[in-house]
Amino acid sequence: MNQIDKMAAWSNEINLIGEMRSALSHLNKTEKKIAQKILDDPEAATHKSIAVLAKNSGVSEPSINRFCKRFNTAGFPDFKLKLAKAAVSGVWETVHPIQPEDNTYKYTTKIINNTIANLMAFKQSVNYQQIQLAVEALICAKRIFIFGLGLSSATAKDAEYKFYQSGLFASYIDDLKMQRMIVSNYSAGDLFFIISQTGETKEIIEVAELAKLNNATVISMSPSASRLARVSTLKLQIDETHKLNGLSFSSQATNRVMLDILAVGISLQKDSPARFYNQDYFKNC
Amino acid sequence: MNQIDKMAAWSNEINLIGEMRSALSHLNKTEKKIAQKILDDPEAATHKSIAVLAKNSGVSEPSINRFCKRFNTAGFPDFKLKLAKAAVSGVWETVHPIQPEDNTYKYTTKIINNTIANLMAFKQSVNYQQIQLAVEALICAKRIFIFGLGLSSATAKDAEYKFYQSGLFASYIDDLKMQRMIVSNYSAGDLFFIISQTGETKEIIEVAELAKLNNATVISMSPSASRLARVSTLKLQIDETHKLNGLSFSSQATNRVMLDILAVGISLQKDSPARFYNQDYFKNC
DNA sequence: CTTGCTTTGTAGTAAAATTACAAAAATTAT
DNA sequence: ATAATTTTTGTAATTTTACTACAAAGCAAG
Repeated sequence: MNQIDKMAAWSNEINLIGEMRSALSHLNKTEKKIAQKILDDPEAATHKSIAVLAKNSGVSEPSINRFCKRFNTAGFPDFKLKLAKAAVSGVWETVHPIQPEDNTYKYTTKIINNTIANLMAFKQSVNYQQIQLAVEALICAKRIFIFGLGLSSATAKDAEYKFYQSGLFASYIDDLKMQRMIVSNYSAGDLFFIISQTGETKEIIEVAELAKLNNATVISMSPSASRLARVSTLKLQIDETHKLNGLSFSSQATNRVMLDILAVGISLQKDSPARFYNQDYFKNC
Repeated sequence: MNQIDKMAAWSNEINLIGEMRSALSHLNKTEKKIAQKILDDPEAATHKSIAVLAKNSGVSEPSINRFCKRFNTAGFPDFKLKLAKAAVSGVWETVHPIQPEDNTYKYTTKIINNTIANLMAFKQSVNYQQIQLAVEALICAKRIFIFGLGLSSATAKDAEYKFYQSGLFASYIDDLKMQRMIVSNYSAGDLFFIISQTGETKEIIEVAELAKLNNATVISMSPSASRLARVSTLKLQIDETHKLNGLSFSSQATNRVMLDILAVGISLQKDSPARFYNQDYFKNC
């Protein structure tokens, strides 16, 4: 088993382009010529015949065919198919961060692709049980307070509006002093919905801990590995798998999707008496 | 073929399955047999040869070929390619609206897929020139006011924060009276950045028209065909191509991506003197 | 420099897709 | 109802495309 075969061993259906990129340094002269040509414009490569691609990259047709098989595909047509799949997700674009010399087209495409890539990753990692529990908790809560600071303040405002639309009253508070005050004056049935991009902001973690001390239900919308998530009753994970440099925060878009999900969940279940999962959280119902 | 043209060539590639589904009722006997077989398992169809698929669906090979061409593809191989892309994107799921009996998994998946579908459509419809112009206008503006009502109020707040991060001062105003007042007190160099989901809210259109009367620069973030877009100086189109029923608004996520794009554009170009497109808009620079 | 191994290309073969055309079915007019 | 016309579908031939067997070239070790 040679190096390339080893590479191909951790083959992944939707990221053939990424695989080719990382294998690039281990390839020999001929293979490199082929890989380079394909990577130059993967989308274009999917429309070429084996003859054309061979001519373009200055190698013979069987070399192309062998190249395809090294990447764990049945042959050239199968390779093109997988290439097309990888190209449509646009994941490879995210490999390269935004450059100062990028034109409007380039950085725009990178940002959109990055967001799509993150949403696709989000789709894979969603914890449906936590969503279900969160929806039930929100419906059961007597009062809902939404906390967010900085960038998450706008998300909190958004949450307030969406919850309201699906029939729940909630108040968003983006002032830290006010947040502390409200948490201190906890009364049974209160629910704290805390949003944080990083989940590591000291102040917001303190607020969450204070709420937990009072035995309040704390729902967090933050990265799964964050300290905030760890201290929360229910965790709605928003991980930014593909990070772009600069000012683009794909998790913002993911946040909105999560809010949509909750809003739909609430309105679907608000008037239905069915409760599915662990009932213990909701003694206050 | 330049980069932008290449983008345009993506059209329809990601929703071939949805197209087939909706065309189903208009197809004749033979075509229906083919469509049905493919829709039964689109992923499997991408691995079949024209001969196999013909046999499976009980029609002749040329019928398959003709079928492919009816769906605006070059032929069978091209059709399979586009089918693979559609299958991997999962976009076709969005054809079915959310049902009251949907469980957490189902409605969650639908919402995420719908958002991805909209972002993909967005990618195809982006007007790079308008973005470029908007970035330049924002950089040049003396004062920036961001207007939004209702759901867009949170987006406006978000915009304020992001513009601030990339080095511009802006104020978001979500109170209609205040908006009217500010527009009335227009002074040279003012820029109004107006956000609306529908682009049809009477009040916000009036504000935009008032601003235009004063010869102010009005940038709108709204559906391309909306009245608000029509009265604006620059139009940042946010169209919700795939609409889901219920409380899910994918355009919210798209809105955030657009704000990210602007933020990145601003920070890339703020300190560079280069100005590319039509200069006429920015006499006030 | 020769032997043995790996890599690459040539030429031929097999398969797949497309085209041209003819047969069949459906539609329309008489 | 039936002949004429149009549309749809299939057969057979052609063209294109991909693959395989094998030979030549390149390379490394003795």
